[in-house]
Amino acid sequence: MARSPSASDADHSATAKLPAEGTQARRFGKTRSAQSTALLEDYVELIADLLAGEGEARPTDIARRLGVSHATAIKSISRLKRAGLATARPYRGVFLTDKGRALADRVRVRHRLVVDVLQALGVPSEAAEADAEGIEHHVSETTLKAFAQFLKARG
Amino acid sequence: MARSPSASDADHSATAKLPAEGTQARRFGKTRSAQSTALLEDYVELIADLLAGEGEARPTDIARRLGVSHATAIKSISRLKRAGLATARPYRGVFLTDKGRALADRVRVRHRLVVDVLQALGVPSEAAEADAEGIEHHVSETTLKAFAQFLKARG
DNA sequence: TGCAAAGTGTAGCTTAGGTTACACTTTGAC
DNA sequence: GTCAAAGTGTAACCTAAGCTACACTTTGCA
Repeated sequence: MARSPSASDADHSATAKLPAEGTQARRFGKTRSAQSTALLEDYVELIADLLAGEGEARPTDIARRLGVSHATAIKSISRLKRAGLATARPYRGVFLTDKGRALADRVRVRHRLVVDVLQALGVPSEAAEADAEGIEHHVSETTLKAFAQFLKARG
Repeated sequence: MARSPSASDADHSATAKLPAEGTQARRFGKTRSAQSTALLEDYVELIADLLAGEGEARPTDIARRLGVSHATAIKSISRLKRAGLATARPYRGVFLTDKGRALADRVRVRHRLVVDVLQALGVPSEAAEADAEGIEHHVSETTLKAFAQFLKARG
């Protein structure tokens, strides 16, 4: 190291406490990889919804619901296939594998829990639904358990 | 439309309620664009921390804290510059613009609020810190207000 | 039965965010 | 004053996620 630290190495009191570098790096890394799973989770959840509600899940419907072009949806669906979450044959709709269904279930439960907690905290239901969409992908198992506990205790 | 709907259009009762397509599309779209701001927010927050704590914010330190290579950090810093959030001259460290500082302040307040709420809900502080890192970028103003209210009411 | 319209798939492009490899500055220390 | 090591910057590459444009299937209906 050629450059000396130009300021004290301690005293972070002005800011919200700087954890050890390793810890923080691990944290941010986890946040970023969560983002890569988030989209797949959204697709899987939506496909499960469409299959349950409409009996089939077609790329165009998926695209419309997600607000993306059908080409984007199709590309994501092939990533889903690569990840072993879905199956799809040309012009024949999209289906979930066992793994995909399991993920969809977990995602749905988690979504519900997040929305319920937000509402319990006084967030209007519309905002709760909207924010949950983004928040849910970043809620750890530990936090999920605390949420369930909180709701139970609160009755 | 050439293909008839193969199942009822109503009755989504088995799943967690499907909102109108437009609404859901808008929601997902918002979630995705939030992700594009998330990284910039992380950088700005970290740079503010480093400036306050160390007196300077250097690409290598930023990279280490975020767990990415220095090259990645440098590229992100130039995006920060493009967004008018930071300034940086070669070999001279990174600084925040007024806009960057304002964002950093908002982000820090929001982070604190999210962590506090999670802890209030019974989430262990380590998990609260970790999850907040991902969650905070998806919390709307409305939800933020509800959080503040909740904490106040709870004392 | 055939054909137009809807849906589907592919190709080619963009940006963000990440990497490794390599070259160039800075600076503390001898 | 020099020089090696640390830090910095750039280039070339990758994948994900988005887009538009265009070609190809399917299918309901005239």
